[in-house]
Amino acid sequence: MSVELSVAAPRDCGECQIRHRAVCSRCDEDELTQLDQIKYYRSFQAGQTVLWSGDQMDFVGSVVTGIATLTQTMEDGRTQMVGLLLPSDFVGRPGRGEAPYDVVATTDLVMCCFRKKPFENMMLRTPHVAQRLLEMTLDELDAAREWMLVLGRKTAREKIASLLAIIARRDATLKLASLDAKVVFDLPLTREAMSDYLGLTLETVSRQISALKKDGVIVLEGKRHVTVPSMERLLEEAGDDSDGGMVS
Amino acid sequence: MSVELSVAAPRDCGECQIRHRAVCSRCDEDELTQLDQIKYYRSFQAGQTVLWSGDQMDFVGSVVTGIATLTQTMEDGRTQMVGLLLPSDFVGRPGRGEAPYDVVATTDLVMCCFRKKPFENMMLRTPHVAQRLLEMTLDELDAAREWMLVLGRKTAREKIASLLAIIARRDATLKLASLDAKVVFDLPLTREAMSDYLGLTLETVSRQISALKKDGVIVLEGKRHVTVPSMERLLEEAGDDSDGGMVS
DNA sequence: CGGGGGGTTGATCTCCTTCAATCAACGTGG
DNA sequence: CCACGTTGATTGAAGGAGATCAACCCCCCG
Repeated sequence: MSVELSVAAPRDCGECQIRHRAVCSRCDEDELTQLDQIKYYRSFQAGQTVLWSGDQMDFVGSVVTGIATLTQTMEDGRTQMVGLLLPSDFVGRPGRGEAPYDVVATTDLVMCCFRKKPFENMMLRTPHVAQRLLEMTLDELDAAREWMLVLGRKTAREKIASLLAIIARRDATLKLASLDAKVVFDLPLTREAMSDYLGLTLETVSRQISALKKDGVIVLEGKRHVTVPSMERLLEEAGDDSDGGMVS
Repeated sequence: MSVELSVAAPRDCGECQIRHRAVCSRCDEDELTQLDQIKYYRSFQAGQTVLWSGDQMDFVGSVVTGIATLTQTMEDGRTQMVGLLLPSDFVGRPGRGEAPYDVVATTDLVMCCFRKKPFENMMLRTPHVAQRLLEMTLDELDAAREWMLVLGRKTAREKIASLLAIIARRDATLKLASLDAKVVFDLPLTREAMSDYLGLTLETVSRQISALKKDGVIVLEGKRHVTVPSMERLLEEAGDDSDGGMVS
């Protein structure tokens, strides 16, 4: 546990995969040079904890590759995922010292980290970083509110369908594929992680996935490989507007 | 329905109640003068809808007095509250045209509105507004994530206790009262609004409030006036760390 | 071969929903 | 001033969706 891998080979921002979506997306050449001086890469193994709730945070940063989760835990062990971090997503809050949530790598993970203090100074000097961060935070807030509807009001079946729809949608946009045709992707989460995401038990997750499979809403090969024959059907099952009630 | 009250008497920013907490809290004299030129006040009656989901939003603004809610509704009528807006809280998203949620006044409400386009321009020119808005948005995101734990993992009794704790805490800080002594406040929400907040039915809310009352966790006078003899006890019931696991 | 992690399935239980009756407070018009 | 309707709230009885407890499977890996 907690064995950090060797640092990944630093890359040039110019050829960075997440360059156009991350906090740095608005930066000009000069600003990138400044960021370059305070940045470093870190890698984590699948299952490794990036940050414990309550830990001192000496850095902030972006997910470059892989997936991480934010989770909250109650004293008796109940846990709720409160964030799902995909490539280009930002970790950490400028201006706060302690991590409020556990950050865990669910797959192998590479992060582009910035030392916190210099990053905060830069935010004050150049508006481009702060502007982009505001935009990203507002997007996250929207996602969190969508998620609240799922947690508070949807049935187990609808919750699963909603999660599948979110993953399918993301995957499709990433691949620039159409949502009209059938969508194929791999689940990046275990049944247990899904249950933490949706406020269910892993048994219920398993049962509902089986049910959706039996009803032909999804096709499964193995445990993780999913095909969605009709995205429209899936969205119906999720209880969403068929014409896409999602926010931008 | 939808009858707007006469506009409240405009006030000077200098004597504004929410001046030190709202989006404008970082602004200097000059910036306040600029804001003054694009601002206007609007009043709403309790129960009135400020904004319908999907509506064009031509303004953003701050709650000055009163309480408003953000709610999402599914086609079949299930609703989930996703935001509780108290004085100084901000409504609207710069850069977006359509309202993503219903905004409803639950009490009589006064808002300090800014015309959207000029406000967006101002955000680009002066960093103080954008900085404060980022801070506020990050706080809201934290609150949303706390809320997600409540919705996803807490029992009905814990949910009620959590909501009461949140309101008690806010009230205490507003009045600068200590949390050690007993806390007294009025519930700003109906049973139904509480159920929408917590992802429960109003019957369950009613039952659990009765139960907490019977067990001496709270004392009720009438339906709305609440006394909390021991804040520590209430937090235990909420499933929270007794030493206050809340984020700043 | 043994062991463990991830997953599925079954039986039972329970907490919350659902449906429904009742109540108190309030306003309104006859 | 009282009957009536309305709105918010409480309480009861019944049913169900999902949790809990438990057995078992599959597959990979040491």
